[in-house]
Amino acid sequence: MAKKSALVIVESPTKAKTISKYLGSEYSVKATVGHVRDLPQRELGVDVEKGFKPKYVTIKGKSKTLAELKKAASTSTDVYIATDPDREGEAIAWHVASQLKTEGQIHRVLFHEITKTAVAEAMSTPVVLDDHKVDAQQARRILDRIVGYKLSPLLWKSIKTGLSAGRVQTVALRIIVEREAAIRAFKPEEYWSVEVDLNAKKKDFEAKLLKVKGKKPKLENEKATMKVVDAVKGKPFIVSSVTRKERRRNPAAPFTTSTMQQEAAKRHGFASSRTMQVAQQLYEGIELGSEGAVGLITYMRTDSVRVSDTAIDAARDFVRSKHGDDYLPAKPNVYSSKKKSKVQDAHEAVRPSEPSRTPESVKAFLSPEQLKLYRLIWQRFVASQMNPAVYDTTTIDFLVEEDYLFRATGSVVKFDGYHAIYHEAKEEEEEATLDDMSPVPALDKGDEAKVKEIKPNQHFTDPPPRFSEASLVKELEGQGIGRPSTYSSIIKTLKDRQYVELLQKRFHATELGETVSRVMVRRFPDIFNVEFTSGMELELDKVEEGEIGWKDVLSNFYHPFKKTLDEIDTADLIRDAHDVGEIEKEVCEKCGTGKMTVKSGRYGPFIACSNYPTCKFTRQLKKDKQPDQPTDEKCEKCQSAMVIKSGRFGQFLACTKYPECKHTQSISLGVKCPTCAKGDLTERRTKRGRSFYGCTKYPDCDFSTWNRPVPDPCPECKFEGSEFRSTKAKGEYRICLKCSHEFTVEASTASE
DNA sequence: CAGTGAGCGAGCTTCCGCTTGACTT
Repeated sequence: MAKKSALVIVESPTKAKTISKYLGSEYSVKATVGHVRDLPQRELGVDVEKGFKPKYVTIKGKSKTLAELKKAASTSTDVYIATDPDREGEAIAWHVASQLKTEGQIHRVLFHEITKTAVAEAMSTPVVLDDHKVDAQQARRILDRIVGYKLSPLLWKSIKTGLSAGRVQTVALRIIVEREAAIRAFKPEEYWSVEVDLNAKKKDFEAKLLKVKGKKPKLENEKATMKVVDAVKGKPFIVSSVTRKERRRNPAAPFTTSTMQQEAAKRHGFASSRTMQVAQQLYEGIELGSEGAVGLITYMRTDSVRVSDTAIDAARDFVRSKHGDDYLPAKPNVYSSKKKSKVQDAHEAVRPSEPSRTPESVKAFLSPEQLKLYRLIWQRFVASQMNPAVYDTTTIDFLVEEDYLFRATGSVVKFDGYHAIYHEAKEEEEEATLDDMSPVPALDKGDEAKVKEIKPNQHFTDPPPRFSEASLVKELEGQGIGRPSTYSSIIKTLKDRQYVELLQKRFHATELGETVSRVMVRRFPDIFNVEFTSGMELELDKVEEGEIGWKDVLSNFYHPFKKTLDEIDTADLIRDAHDVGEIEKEVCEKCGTGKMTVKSGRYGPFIACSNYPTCKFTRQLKKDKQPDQPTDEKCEKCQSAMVIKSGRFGQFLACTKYPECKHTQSISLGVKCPTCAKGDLTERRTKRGRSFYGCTKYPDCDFSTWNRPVPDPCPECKFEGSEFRSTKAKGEYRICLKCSHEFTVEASTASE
């Protein structure tokens, strides 16, 4: 093997290939493939008594990679460690350097851009390892380890084994749980609006009531609204003022990981994980026939909107040649992240590696989903270097009867600008844009418009929407929680632990998720909130600046944390988690030494002594349940009285002579069974917890139908049980199980 | 998709953040 004189170490194998091409055969370029050393998985690995001394081990599966790096380094005169120029990259560099034995020199090199000139430039100006930055990473790593590994066991003892908590995942969970609570607490409020259909100069248009006596009107009910309608009915609508304005809409910045995930979800319904997978394929390279494998996009895990000058030039060339100078800004558009330091700015925005490579030109080589994502990335980037779209907007005000101000707004596209190739996708919740407005006729002050119809409209305020994957990622990113490389794994963790469920692509917190969130937030409110991470980041910045030491950050955090931890009584946690009424003792009352912890048995949770199998003491986990309710029903078998009990599947009727008589009966809903007409309907649950309606005469009559997650009541009789049907003639509709009224519900409300 | 009340059970779990293949059915 030819002896190479220099070794360059980067993180990504794909990047290694590219850089190898730039540097030529003089250099051997190898990848670490991420971190190589870390705290051990099986234990805490931090000696909190001895200045938080970490124990680092080679990551499972990485020994081969590390061995190769070591071998290559031993025969090199110079080693250039060019891991990413951010906090994690610096730490990787430090870990790698600590493992290498070389006769030569170790240099640190920072690539802020992967182009031939930028790489050459960086290689000629090596620096030394930034110990402060490494320290900041260690503080972050160790803090996360302590939080995760000290708190997860509290959940094992009080709720269920295998559960987890962490600085990031638990806050993400909390955000979802709190939205759930807000939706539950939401009371729709009625409000009214007044629109008027007008006609002037042979053109129909619409005006809205804007003000009454100079103030925004409060129309909370029909009566107040009709007062306004009556006041303006039959009165002339005369133009009181006309304002014409030019509005511009600037293109959005090129993609970051987060915005790319959001846009791919809105536009194509991609889950975050799918977007990342496809982006990885585009990044690693696509076979383009004779050209061979080509990486179509830059790195996909980034929080930066920065782009290289060469890419901007290429985009400008493209715009000039394909769309003309009208579409090209005089100077390149520059985007900057509103973010803090440049420390985390390791990668460029996600953009096409060659802007001249249009989606159409590579279409033949891409799978449908690769094409969809590439087109999105390409369009977003090229559009970001184009001129704004320009609209002419016209606002026409009508003052009716001196007190009532109606306004009509219209807009027309004057110049399409970047919209020639790209429109940002919209989510249902977002507001109307300029594009959605239709034009208004050219009127002047004093002109009159014909009133065609005055329309009072009733509305109800909507509850806050549940988070989608994309909107959760947006929220997390906005709060500085999690990183581009972890957004989709945060979602995966929450799903894997069964803290959340995705229904109709929206997050619903499960009961377990609510419990975990409640228990953790209650005991550690200072950690599991969105401010904790931003506070931590500020501290880490100080470490990087050399203002404070990493151990100070950890000890400031650890001492109050340890105090809270020590004061926690397992019995209290169990009470928090399970809503048990009676006081439970933490210490086993039989053996006196074991601690009582929650176990999951075949039939759900119970409390047991931790000294099992030496001590087999167990106790019931008594929920605050309904006491048995007496009824007038008589047992069909023994004529004894029946009572309502609450069991695993909800309430049921049971004979008071239990255990001599084991007869039970379902509670009827008071609605006749639609098929057999003898039995009544009763609500039941499958083993997996789904609710359905069945006949009380089962198994003689096996009528059954699903109960939808949140049923819409029948508009006639308000009964909540309805059956979903679908026929070619009528389409999809529901039929009320009580009064047989047929009705339809909006897809959006039916799914919630 | 059809039951309910008491009973009950050991394998060790977990964090965040960086990066991709390599286990075997």
